[in-house]
Amino acid sequence: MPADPLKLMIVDDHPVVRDGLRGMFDHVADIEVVAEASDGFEALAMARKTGPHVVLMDLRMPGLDGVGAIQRLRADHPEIKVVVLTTYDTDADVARAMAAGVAGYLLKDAPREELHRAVRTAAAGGAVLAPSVASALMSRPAAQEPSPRELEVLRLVARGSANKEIARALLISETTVKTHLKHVFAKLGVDSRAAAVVVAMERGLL
Amino acid sequence: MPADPLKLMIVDDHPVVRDGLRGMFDHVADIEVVAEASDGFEALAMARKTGPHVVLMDLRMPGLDGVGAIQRLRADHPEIKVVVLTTYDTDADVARAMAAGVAGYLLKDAPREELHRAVRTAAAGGAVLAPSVASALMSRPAAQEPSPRELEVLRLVARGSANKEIARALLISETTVKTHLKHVFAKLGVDSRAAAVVVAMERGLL
DNA sequence: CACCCCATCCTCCGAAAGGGGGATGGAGGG
DNA sequence: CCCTCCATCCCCCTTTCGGAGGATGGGGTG
Repeated sequence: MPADPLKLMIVDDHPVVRDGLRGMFDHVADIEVVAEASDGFEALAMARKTGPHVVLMDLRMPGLDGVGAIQRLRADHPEIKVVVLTTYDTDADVARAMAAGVAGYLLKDAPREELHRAVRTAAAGGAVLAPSVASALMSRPAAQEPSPRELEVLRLVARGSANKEIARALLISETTVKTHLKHVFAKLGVDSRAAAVVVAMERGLL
Repeated sequence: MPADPLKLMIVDDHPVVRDGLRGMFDHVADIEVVAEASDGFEALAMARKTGPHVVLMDLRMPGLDGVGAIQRLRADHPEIKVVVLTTYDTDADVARAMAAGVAGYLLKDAPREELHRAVRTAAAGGAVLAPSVASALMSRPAAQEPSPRELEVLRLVARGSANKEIARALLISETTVKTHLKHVFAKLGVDSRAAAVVVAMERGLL
C-alpha cells in the first residue's frame, strides 16, 4: 500500500545502461523512474523539474561528471540521496564520491535485487556499499595526497621530462623540482619516478 | 515479412547492460535475442545451444574474456558474426579484437539505432566501426611491440626496480637489462623509464 | 601567536641511468 | 643460405637521479 512510490532518477551517459536500469525498475511497485539524464548538467535540470527521492548516478560522464553533479545536487537539494553506480572501484573514485556525500556506492555488476534494495535503503536514510568498495575504505594506510604543484611536476615526469626540463617548463629551479619529487615519493611510498607515475595512475591522480 | 528473424546473443557480465540491450531489441521485429551470457565460457555453451547469427560481446569480463571467447567462438562456428560492444577504445583492445576477427567494434555510448544497424550490417557480412575506433586504426605509425623479455623487464621497472635489482630478479646481467630497456625506449618512442611505463600502460601492455 | 603545509631555494655526493659503440649464438623466414 | 629478430653480454662516457642535510617566506587554522 505505498501511496507514494519512491521517485528515482537515473543518470548515465550510456543509453544501454539507462534502458537496462529503467527495465530493472519497471515492474517494481514501490519505485518509479521519474527522470533520466545523460550527464551532470541534465541531471541538475531534471532534478529540479521532477524532485526525485533517490538518484542513481554514474561517475564517469562527459561534461559535468558525477562528482561535480553530486556536489551541486546536494547543495541545491540536500534531501536527495545519491547512489553511485559505476564500473570502477579505484581508490580515487571512491574517495571523491565519499567526500561528495553519497548514500551508496555500487558496481555495475550488481544484480537487480541489490539495486532495488539499495534504492530503498538510501531513501530510508541508510548507506549501501559494494563489498569491494567497503574493503577499499578499510584498507587504507594514510592516503597522503600530493599537493597541486607536486602533481604538476609528476605529470611532466610521466611525459618523460627530465628535472631540468621540468624546471624550465614550470619556471622554477631544478632544486625545487627535486624537492617536489622527493615529497611525492614519500607520499606515494615509492623511491623512483617510474614507480611514482604507476602509483599515481592507479590512484587516478594523473 | 522476415520469415526468419535474426538470432542475436548478448554477452556481458553486467546484468544492467544485458537488460538494457535486451530491451533495446525487444520491439525490433527482425531481430530476436535468443541467448544471454555473462562470461566467455557461458557464451560458448549458449552459442552451441542456440546457434545465433550475431553475437554482441563485451571485451572485459571475468573468467574467459572477450578476445578468448571470440577466438574459440570463431573456431567452432566461423559463420557467427561477432560485434564488440565495450566502453574502451584503447589501442590494445582494438588491436586484439581486430586480430580475433570481429565484424564490428562499437562503444557503449552508441544509441539504439546504431546498435540495430550494426547487428543487421554484421549479419549481412558487413563491418561496423565506431568513429573513434576507425580513427584509432588509421593513425598508427608503426606500433613496434616490445618482445616478451623486454616487457618482463619493463614490468619490473613499473614496480620501481633499479636495473641492478631487475638483473638479479631475471638472472641476467645489468648490461642486458640496459640493452632491453634501450630497445623498449626505441620501440615506444620515449627516452625515459617513467615515460615508457606510461606509454606501455596506455597501450595495455602492462 | 604558534603551528603546519606549501612552494621555493641551497650544497654535497654517490649511485643510477642513458647514449654511443660493438659482439655472439640461436631461431625463424624467404 | 642470408637476413632479421631475439637474448645475452661487453666497453666507455656523460648526464641525471635520488638521498641527506638544511633554509626561507607565505598562507591558513586552531
